[in-house]
Amino acid sequence: MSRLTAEKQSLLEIYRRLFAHFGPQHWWPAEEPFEVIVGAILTQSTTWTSVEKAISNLKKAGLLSPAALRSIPAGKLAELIHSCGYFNAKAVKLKAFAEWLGVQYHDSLQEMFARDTLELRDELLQVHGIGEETADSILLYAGNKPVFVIDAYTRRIIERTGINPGGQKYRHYQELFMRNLPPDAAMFNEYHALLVALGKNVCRKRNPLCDHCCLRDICGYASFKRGRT
DNA sequence: GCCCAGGGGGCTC
DNA sequence: GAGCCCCATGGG
Repeated sequence: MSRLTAEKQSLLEIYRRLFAHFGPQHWWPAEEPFEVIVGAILTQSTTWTSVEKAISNLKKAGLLSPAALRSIPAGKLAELIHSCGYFNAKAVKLKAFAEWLGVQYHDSLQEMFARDTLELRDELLQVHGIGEETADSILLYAGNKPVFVIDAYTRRIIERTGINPGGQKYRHYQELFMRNLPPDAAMFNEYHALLVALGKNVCRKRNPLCDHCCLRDICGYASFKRGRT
């Protein structure tokens, strides 16, 4: 079997098992795209439960629009998003995105997502506070674009399965999924959410062995027992 | 009380 | 381009 075929089979099998084990994750199923983008920025390096409190505060304060985010002082915004950590930095990031959206797309996400996906990704990466994972989360979860999102859990899980992405960069992991899977936004959405579900449960950095992991027989079992991360 | 968890920016060499 | 530090909270 060719390497490509073996990779493809493995990635499909992982998806199949995660779905069978955890079921559908219902990530951002019917949210407003702008709210999804705000969530994607706020969830950087923090848990979703912390983000939910912050989003709720923003909603109550009527701040879930680009114009409102531009108007509020960064300090006041930081207070409202206190629960999700790095609040001063994230307040600046939210305002930077709102500013950019106004200038480039007249606050229209519809106009923004009408852009060519790869070109839009490059543009998003130029916005302060938006790196590769956040840009891809925006494209997939707010724009419904078939872009695979890579996070620390994804890297760790792939590493443990022994699949070789051909490098350690974000793009290596992303290309691994995208060259092997059909460009299906709904599936990419579900797959990433399932990897996070597994990561939160067993594939922690310092958890050497996934005794209860549904992928345990296809992970490098012995190497984890020795404490490799 | 302490250790751990998730992304991105900015600086240095 | 790699390595390092900073940004701060919440959960176990």
